[in-house]
Amino acid sequence: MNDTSSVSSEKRHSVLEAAETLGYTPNPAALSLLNKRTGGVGVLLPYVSGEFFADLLNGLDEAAQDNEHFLVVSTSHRKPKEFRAAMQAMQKRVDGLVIMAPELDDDGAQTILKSEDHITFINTYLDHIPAEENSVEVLNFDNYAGAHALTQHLIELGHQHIAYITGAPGAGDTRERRRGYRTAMAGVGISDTSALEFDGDYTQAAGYAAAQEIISTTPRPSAIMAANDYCAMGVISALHEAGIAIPEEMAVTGFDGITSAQYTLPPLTTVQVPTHTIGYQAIDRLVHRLDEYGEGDVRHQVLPVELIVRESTVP
Amino acid sequence: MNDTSSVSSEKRHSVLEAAETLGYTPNPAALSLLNKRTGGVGVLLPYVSGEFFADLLNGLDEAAQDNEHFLVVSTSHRKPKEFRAAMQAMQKRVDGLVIMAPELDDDGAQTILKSEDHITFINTYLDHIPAEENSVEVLNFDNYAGAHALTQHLIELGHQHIAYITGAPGAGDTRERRRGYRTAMAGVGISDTSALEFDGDYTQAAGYAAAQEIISTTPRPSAIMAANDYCAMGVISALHEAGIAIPEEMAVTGFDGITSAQYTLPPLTTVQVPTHTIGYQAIDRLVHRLDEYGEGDVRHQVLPVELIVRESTVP
DNA sequence: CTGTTAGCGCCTTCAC
DNA sequence: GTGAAGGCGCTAACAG
Repeated sequence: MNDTSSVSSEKRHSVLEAAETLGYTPNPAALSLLNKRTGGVGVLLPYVSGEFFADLLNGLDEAAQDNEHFLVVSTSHRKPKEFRAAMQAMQKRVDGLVIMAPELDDDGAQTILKSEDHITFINTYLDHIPAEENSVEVLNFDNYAGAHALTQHLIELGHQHIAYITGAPGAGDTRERRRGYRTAMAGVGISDTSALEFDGDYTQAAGYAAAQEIISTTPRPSAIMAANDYCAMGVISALHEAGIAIPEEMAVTGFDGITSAQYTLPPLTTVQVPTHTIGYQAIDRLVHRLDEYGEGDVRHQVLPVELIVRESTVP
Repeated sequence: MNDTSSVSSEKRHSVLEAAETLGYTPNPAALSLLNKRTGGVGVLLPYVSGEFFADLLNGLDEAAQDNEHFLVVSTSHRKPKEFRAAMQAMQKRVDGLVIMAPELDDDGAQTILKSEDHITFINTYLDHIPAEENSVEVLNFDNYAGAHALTQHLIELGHQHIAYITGAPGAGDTRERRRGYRTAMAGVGISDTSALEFDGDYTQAAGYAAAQEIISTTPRPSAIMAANDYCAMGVISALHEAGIAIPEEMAVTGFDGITSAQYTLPPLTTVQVPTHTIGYQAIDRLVHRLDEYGEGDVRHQVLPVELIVRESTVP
C-alpha cells in the first residue's frame, strides 16, 4: 500500500522496511498495465554524431532523471518507413515522445500527429500543425537569427564575397540558416547568392571537399561560412593544406559552438546554440504536460542563440 | 493468435489483415507480464561526451535494431549510489544490461553481480568475477597494447623524454594505458617515469592545462602522449599558443581515433579503437545470450586496436 | 482499520 | 477446429 488506504503507520513502516531489506520493487509492467503510464519517454533522433548529440543527450538524460523518467532512445531514422516503425515500437512503451526530425516533411508530420501521443519536437520545422489533434510542442534553435548575425558580422568586417556551405540537404535547419545568410546578403545588395553557395552537410569531410572547390573559384571569396563547426574543421584543414592563411587570406565561421570549436587553429568564430538546454527543456516540458494539462496545446518556442567572435575573422 | 493454435488459415489471414488496418499492436506491458521478457536492453554509461560516445551509441543502436530490441539509456552515474539507483530502475524494465563503468571498483562490481541479470560490461576492468553468479561478459579495448605501441613508436623515432598525460583518475582504462606506457619506457631502461607523468583527463581543457605545465619543465620533453584525442587537441592548442612547432619541436599523440583527429593541425598520430564495434557486439552478444544459453557463462574478450601514424611525429 | 475481489491486455491450457 | 477460463503482478474499490 502506498499512501491511499488507511493503514496503521506502524504496520506500514514495517512493510516498507521489509521491502527495503528484500530489495522489492513493484513490477513496472504490472504498474503500467494498471496506470496506463510507463514512466518512460521516447527519444527519436535522425542519427547520432559528434559533440552536438552528446550534449543533447546529456540534457535529455538530466531532465529525465530529474523527473524520474527513463529514456528510450532510437536513432538512424532518416527514412520515413524506419521512422514510422520506430514510433510504432515506442508507442505503448512510453508516455511521450521527443522527436528531432529536421528532414521531416509536412506529409510525414501529419502521419505522426495522427497518433494520439504527447510529443515535443526539437529542431524540426513543421508548417501545418492542426491545433486540436493532440498535445504537441515545438522547440527550435533560432537558426535564422544565428546565420544572419554571423553574415552580418562578416559584412561589417568588410567582407562581401562570402561563400556559404549548406547543411544536410532537405533539413529544416539547413533551410533556416541559409535563409539567414541570404537575407543578410540581400541587405547589402547581393540578392543572387547562387554562385556563392556550395553543397555540403554537417561533417568535416563535406567541409574539406567544399573548401577545395571554393578556393579554386575566381574571384576567390574572402570568407567561408561553414554549415556547422565540424564542417568548418574540414574547411580549416583544406585551407591549411593549400597554404591559405586564416584569417588573413580567408575568414572561416562555424555553427553550433561545440567545445572543439575553441581548439581549432585559429579558434573558430561561431554561433552558440543551447544544445543541452533544448534537450533538458524538451523532456521537462513534456513530462509536465503529461501531468498537468490535457490534450490540445500546441506551441512553438524558439530558443535564442549567441554569436561568439573568436580570432578567425579579419579585423 | 500468432502461430500456435490451429486455426484455419483463412480466418487467420483476415484477422491479420484487420490488425494491419486498425494499426493494432499487442500491448508490450501485458506481453512482458506474460513472457517475462520486455524486449529491451538497458545501457548504463558513466557520462556522454564527444565523438567517442556518439560512435558507441551508434553501434549499440544498430545492434538493438538488428535484434529488434529497444534501448533504455541512462548516464551520469559516476557515483555508486546513483549507479545503483539506475540499475534498480532498469532491472525489471529490460532483459539485460550493457554497462560501461571504467571507474567501477571491485566492491561495486560485487554488488552489481548480486542482481541476477544478464550483463555485458564494456571498457570496464573487473578483477574478481564469480563465475557462477549469473550471465556475464566483459568486452574491453586493448588499451594496454595501444599505449604500448604508441610509446614504442615514439621510442623508435628516437624519443626518450616522453611526457604522459593520464586519463580520468580511478578509471581502469587509464590504468591500462599508463601501464602500456610504463612498460614500453621500462623496456628502454626508463623505469621511473614519475617526473614524466602529468595528471589529466579526457577533455581538451585538461590537455591544454597539462601541456602548459609540461613545456615549462626542464629539461623539456620532446614528445607528449595525451590521454586521448580530445586531450591531444588541448595540447596542440597550448603548443600553438606558445609558438612550439609540431612535430619539429614537440611530438604529440592521442588515443581513440575519433574523426576529428584527422583534422587537427597537423593530423594526429593516434590509436584507433573499435568504438562502434564494441557497442554493436555488446548488444548483439547479450541478446543472443538471452535466447540461447542459460546462466553462468563469464567471458572476457579483448578487442584489438590499431596504431595510426599521421604526420605529427618527427621522422 | 483490515481482508477480499475484480480486472488492466494478453496468451496458453484445457474442455468442447 | 473453436470457445472459455486461468493467471502474469499489482492496486482500486469494495465489503467486512
